[in-house]
Amino acid sequence: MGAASQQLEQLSETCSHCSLNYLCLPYGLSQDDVSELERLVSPGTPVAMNAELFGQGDTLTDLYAIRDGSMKTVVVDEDGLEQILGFYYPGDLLGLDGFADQHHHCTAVALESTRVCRIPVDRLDRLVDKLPSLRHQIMRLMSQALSDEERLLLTLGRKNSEGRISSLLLTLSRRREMRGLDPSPVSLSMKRSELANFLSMRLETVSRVLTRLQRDGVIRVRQSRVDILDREALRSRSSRGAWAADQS
Amino acid sequence: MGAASQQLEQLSETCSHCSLNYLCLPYGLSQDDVSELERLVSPGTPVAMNAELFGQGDTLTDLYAIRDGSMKTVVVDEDGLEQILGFYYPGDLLGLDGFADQHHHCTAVALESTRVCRIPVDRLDRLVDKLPSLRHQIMRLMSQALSDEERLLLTLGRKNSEGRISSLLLTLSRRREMRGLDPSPVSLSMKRSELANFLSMRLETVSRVLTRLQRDGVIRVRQSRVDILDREALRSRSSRGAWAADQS
DNA sequence: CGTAGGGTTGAAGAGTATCAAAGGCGGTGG
DNA sequence: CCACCGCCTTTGATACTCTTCAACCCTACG
Repeated sequence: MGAASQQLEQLSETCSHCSLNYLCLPYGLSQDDVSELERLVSPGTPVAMNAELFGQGDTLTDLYAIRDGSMKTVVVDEDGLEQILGFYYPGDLLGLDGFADQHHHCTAVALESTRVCRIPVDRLDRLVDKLPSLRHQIMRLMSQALSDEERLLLTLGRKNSEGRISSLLLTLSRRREMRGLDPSPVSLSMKRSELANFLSMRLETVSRVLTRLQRDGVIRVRQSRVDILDREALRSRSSRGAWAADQS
Repeated sequence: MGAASQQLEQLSETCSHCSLNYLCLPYGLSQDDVSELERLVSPGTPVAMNAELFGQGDTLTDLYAIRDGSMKTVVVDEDGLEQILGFYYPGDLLGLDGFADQHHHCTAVALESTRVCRIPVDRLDRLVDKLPSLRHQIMRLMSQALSDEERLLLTLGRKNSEGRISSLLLTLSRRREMRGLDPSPVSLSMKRSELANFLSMRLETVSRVLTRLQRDGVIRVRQSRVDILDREALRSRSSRGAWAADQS
């Protein structure tokens, strides 16, 4: 199964043949519509590690879909506080929060050497006029992003440190499966300090929790690679230690 | 100014004459387009206090715009954890997170006696096909919702209890201004326990912080009514006590 | 081989949660 | 109209998780 699922990450220069299209913009479109879509996509733009794809405040010109690699998005408020909003992997779409006022509300940075497909919004907008199925898919993806953030709010708000780390590992594992990869060796391509920022913890606490989970035989940590040894234990730790579902 | 701004909350049975239309779906539409829109809107459906407008998992049939009153949205995860996602006021649109899979991902409950405008999604969808400006506005509103949640993530993730309460009060005040009301007497129509849940605190902590802010002359609390006495102090407390914008 | 950045581990302290009890406020019924 | 009751809120004392500060370790890389 390992070899077979690796094959799924074979990429193509066209959306029609891209193995990730069912996660991405083309999902739900007819063959003809996908052909129209792929005419305006520039595939394979490279982004170097630590380079910005777009910055908070930049004018919205393109949406981006990740082909391979990984990225993070960060928002900085007026007090200089910095919060990582999410980590993104192949098939994920970036830039959707820019429709509000035609400006990006966060900064996107590559966690490793990454390639993205670039989709100009003005041409996309004209195509959306013609293709209701494309409009539906974009709204589905925005709605999806909303739901994902709601889930994150729940995790950060109601779980303790062990619950947060466990939830994150399970989520990353599940997302690997959705891309057709093996669920188990999760690659933490971000630094401990980035994990901590994302989960609203301190990096020392992240380290301690990972150590504890390893000591108890739930996971195995080897630098950035994390093997999930006992999925069930991880699941139970992701809910235990959570705060009571208190009174109305 | 109090009287004048009160007038702005005069409501009408039609979107064209509704004083909140610049916050709501009609924004950016031509007069003719608004007329088309208002033909499919049922204005003024009443929702009793504590009644559900829609429930998590329900099929998405309508979007809702609040006319007067207030609501909260709640999400419950598989472990029974409950998280309040937001509080909503006149002009706010509810149900946008249901486009992902045609089901609501949260439950909407009235905090007081509330009236909402009901907008059937199937008819809205057909109208969106005809009116690009309406599509733009819906995407703007979804994008806006995304940005709002990102801001909430930042507040919950990086601020201590005093910072969270202060931020919330300032936000509620700002939203009153956007609706043309006086910024100062903020009405906390939700219970302390709901505030606590929303801000990921315990209700005792909420109470202590409010007491402290009142003792220091920043606000005055009288049951559900909160006067903001020193806006600048509130602003500084909303950022002080926040965690460091730590290393990359 | 030596340095630097990231990661781990340890001890002390702050901020909240938790448990417990008392204090208002509104609603109901006598 | 007043008294009682229940729910929400406030206040206090204690416990615990996580942060903070500090030192050390490891791995990558010139």
